[in-house]
Amino acid sequence: MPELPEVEVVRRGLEHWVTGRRFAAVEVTHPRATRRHVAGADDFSRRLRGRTVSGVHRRGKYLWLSLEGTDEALLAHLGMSGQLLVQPAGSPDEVHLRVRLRFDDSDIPGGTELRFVDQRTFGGLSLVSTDEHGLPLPVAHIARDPLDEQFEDTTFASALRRRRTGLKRALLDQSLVSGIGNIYADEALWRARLHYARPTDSMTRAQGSEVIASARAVMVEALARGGTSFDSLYVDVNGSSGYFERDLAVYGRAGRPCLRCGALVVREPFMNRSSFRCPRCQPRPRRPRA
DNA sequence: GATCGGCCCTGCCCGC
DNA sequence: TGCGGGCAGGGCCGAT
Repeated sequence: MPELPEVEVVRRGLEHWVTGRRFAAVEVTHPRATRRHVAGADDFSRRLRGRTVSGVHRRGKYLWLSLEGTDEALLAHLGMSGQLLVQPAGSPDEVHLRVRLRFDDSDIPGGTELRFVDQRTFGGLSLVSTDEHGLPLPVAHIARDPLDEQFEDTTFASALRRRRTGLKRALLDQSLVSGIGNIYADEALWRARLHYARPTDSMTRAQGSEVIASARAVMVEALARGGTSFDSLYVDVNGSSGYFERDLAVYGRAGRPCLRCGALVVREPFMNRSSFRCPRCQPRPRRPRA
């Protein structure tokens, strides 16, 4: 599924391909894709028409296109299986095409259109108001992500210690830090040698800083490997092809040796999903807190 | 207010 | 071969 590094790759691609272009026609082919646009799909299409993209931005896994001369933005979340594709206008529809966005130059020879494709429909698009900083209102309450220049590790470490919950649960809490999903949480915990149920209020500031630095390091490495050429036409996210998969240390590696100590990686149920850890490097705390 | 559990949705994969 | 069930997951909402 698209994680923060993949969303950043999409952002860069979109910046190259859609900035400065004006929407001419928007077709919603599956209503669930615009369910967060409360006024409905027709309103979404009508209000987007004639707007010009002035920039492409990201916070955590949220992506948005700012619109010239307005205090509104086209907000996108890719969910588990969403893709934003820049495709030749008139090329065959994808099986799971949910929204087609045509520009006023899509009809010229070699012209392209933007498509939102989403198999599992966890993602979606909406047209939303922005605050005085240009931040979409639904994103305003979300914390900065570890790749944000203004993210402060020491502030995070202090906030973490004030929480009374388990460490992984805190890492997945978007109001504390955004952009960390199940995979990167497990990888960061492994690097920091910490258990997912470690009570946050028992952690030292150094441990808090280390776990967030680890999360950032994994993401930066993934981004470096995924930073493909943005001159290519397709602004693609494909979870199944996962360029970073072969480099994961614990996620999805149950029963295989820990890359650090050789103990067999275990998989445990956690929050209706799975957690992977090394039982030797990341021992269970005396008083775990899920 | 903070924390936590359940649900949404669809395709793939495995076991019977 | 066909079918049913489990699994994947971020964000939202309601319960505690």
